[in-house]
Amino acid sequence: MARPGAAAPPITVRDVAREAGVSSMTVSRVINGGVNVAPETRVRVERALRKLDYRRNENARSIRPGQRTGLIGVVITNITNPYYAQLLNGVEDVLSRAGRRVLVGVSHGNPAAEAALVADFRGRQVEGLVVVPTGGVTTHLGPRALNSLPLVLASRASEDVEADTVIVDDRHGSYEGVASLLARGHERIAFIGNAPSVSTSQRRYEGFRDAHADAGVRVVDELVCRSAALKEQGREAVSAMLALPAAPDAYFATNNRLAVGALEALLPYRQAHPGDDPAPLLAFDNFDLSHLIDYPIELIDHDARALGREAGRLLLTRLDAPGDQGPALQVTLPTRRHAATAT
Amino acid sequence: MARPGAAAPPITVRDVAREAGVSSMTVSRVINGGVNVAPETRVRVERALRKLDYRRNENARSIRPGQRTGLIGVVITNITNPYYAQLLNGVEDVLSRAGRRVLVGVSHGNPAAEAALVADFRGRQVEGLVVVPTGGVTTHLGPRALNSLPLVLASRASEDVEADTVIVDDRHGSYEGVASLLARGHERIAFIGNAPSVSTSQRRYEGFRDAHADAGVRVVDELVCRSAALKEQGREAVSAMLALPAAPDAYFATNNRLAVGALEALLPYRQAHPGDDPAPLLAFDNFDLSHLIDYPIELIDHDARALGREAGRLLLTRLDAPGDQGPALQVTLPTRRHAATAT
DNA sequence: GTGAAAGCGCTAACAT
DNA sequence: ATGTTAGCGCTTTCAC
Repeated sequence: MARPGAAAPPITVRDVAREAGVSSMTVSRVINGGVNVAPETRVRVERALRKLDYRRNENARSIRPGQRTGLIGVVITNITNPYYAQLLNGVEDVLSRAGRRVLVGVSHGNPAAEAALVADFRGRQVEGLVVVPTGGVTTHLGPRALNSLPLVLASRASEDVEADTVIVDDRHGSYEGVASLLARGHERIAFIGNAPSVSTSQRRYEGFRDAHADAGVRVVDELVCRSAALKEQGREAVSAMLALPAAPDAYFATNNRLAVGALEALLPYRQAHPGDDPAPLLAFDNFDLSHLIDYPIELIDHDARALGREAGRLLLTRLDAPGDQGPALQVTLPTRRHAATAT
Repeated sequence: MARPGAAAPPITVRDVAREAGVSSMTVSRVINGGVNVAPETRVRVERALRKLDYRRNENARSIRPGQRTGLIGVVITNITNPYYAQLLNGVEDVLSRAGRRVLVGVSHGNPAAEAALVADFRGRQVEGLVVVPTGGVTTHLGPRALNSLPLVLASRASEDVEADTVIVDDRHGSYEGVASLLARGHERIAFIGNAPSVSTSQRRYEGFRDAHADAGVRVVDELVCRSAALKEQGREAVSAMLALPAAPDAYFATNNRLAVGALEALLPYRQAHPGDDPAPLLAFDNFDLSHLIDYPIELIDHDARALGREAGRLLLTRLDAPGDQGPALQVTLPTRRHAATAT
């Protein structure tokens, strides 16, 4: 009897072979479907497998060229944001149904961390990658580095990376939302957004700008903030605008974090000025409980889980057609505009 | 020139050795820190490594006994719930700092799926597991199945699994919260909870019950719902109670999903009855934006990320002391009671 | 239907 | 300081 503490050495095919009185090759055959094995032998082997509680070493199996690992590396910027959690959920769902397993890495928006994760994943022989690109240096995603390892970019695009990409229709979504505000007479619409280097934020700004142009309304420069990354910065920006001689008559927050930050400034202001008509908040991305908040919120909603699922599907398509190097696909998912009301 | 589409065969130590004019062993030595390698040789090898863009095959390296894979399997029930997303974030954070990588699996609360994930992870030679147990059959987490593979249970305990466990102080947290309601004169407190088989829910019920007993107040049976798993079921339960001849004078929702469900019933009711004093909602777990909702909410808050971090730390401790089979540790994290107000 | 041999990429142990 | 050998667990190839 082994001491309870000591890990018993793992059971190998050879152990099973000995137990069943066959060669390891026959055991391997049984494990892999049992073609060309006599029914009776097969039963003996299966019994031995169960008796010894054999578990195949997947890593050993996969060192042989041409053997798949079933591993997919997924790099996201931040699990904590429900948006990316949903995205990951969608990717995981599609891939696990296809018998793949997900290695997750969190880049925290840092290009170097992203590169390190990709390198690590490659060393672990992933079959493919899904990456939410940070937007910095991208050599680690270039063809030379990847050596035709399938790659899908999710949620954000990258100019200098040629890979299948799934994004939402940022420009059109924000165009429609802002156009609707303008059509209802709003003329001082605040823009609370991320830095232009974030591709989604840039496209959302373009929609904002173009809607103004088409409506013949000038964008009010002092109401444009393009440097808010954190919720708190969104709150500060809105607070500052509320203190202006002429406050905005509507707000456009380009993501869920910034929308929450904006609300943290707008709700107390509204309490303090109960008479005024509140300036509506247009928000890109949905956020939990938006329907329970007592403020006029309009959403440019989209489905992060669907985006993740689509990314997973694109990757699986590449995996199923190895060698075939079709052009990079670009999938744009629609947004849906609606008021924040209970489901 | 290879066709652009065809994946070039991966570079191996032998390729590098040939390029540098040394043996593969010398290459291996350089890769692993370069002890006992002449500086000049080392430079030659390093140049070859870079030139060929060599990447070590981690799987091949780790099939050798005693070599670590650096892989940790994490099984959670639902990434979509921000609570578990935070938990995963904590685990990932601690483990990645320790040079480990995380394989995620989602059990969807299904014991069979959990078992399958654990089996798969073991086959991939994970060094340890962090599991949020579903609460069903647990043989796959027993000592025989695990063969002293380190395991940490997170968020939920399991009677029949002896493993390090991190949970929050459910009983005490709900006791304090409910006791406070009772002390303020509430005597018809509704309980909206999950099935008793969910260990956290059971302990939260015990706190509720004991607080009543100690205050000399009878639990009102018709206000106790112990079968709500989904948000919608929480909403239905509260709706039904609001229709009673004597509605509750306070509500206790035992998790974030159920609290949101409860609010979906409570907020419209309050709109319809503006005169009444709203019955406060006591909620276990925090939830996003609770501070922005216009309803009296009291939280029994705890830090899912800290819980995940603690789980990761416990696992690393076991990994650092192989062979040492100390008794299973049980870490209980405190809760914090506060009103839902902006940070 | 079964087995023996060889080798995947890497490194520990043992030369030299 | 460097190379040779051997073998990790598995499966492909080829022989019987």
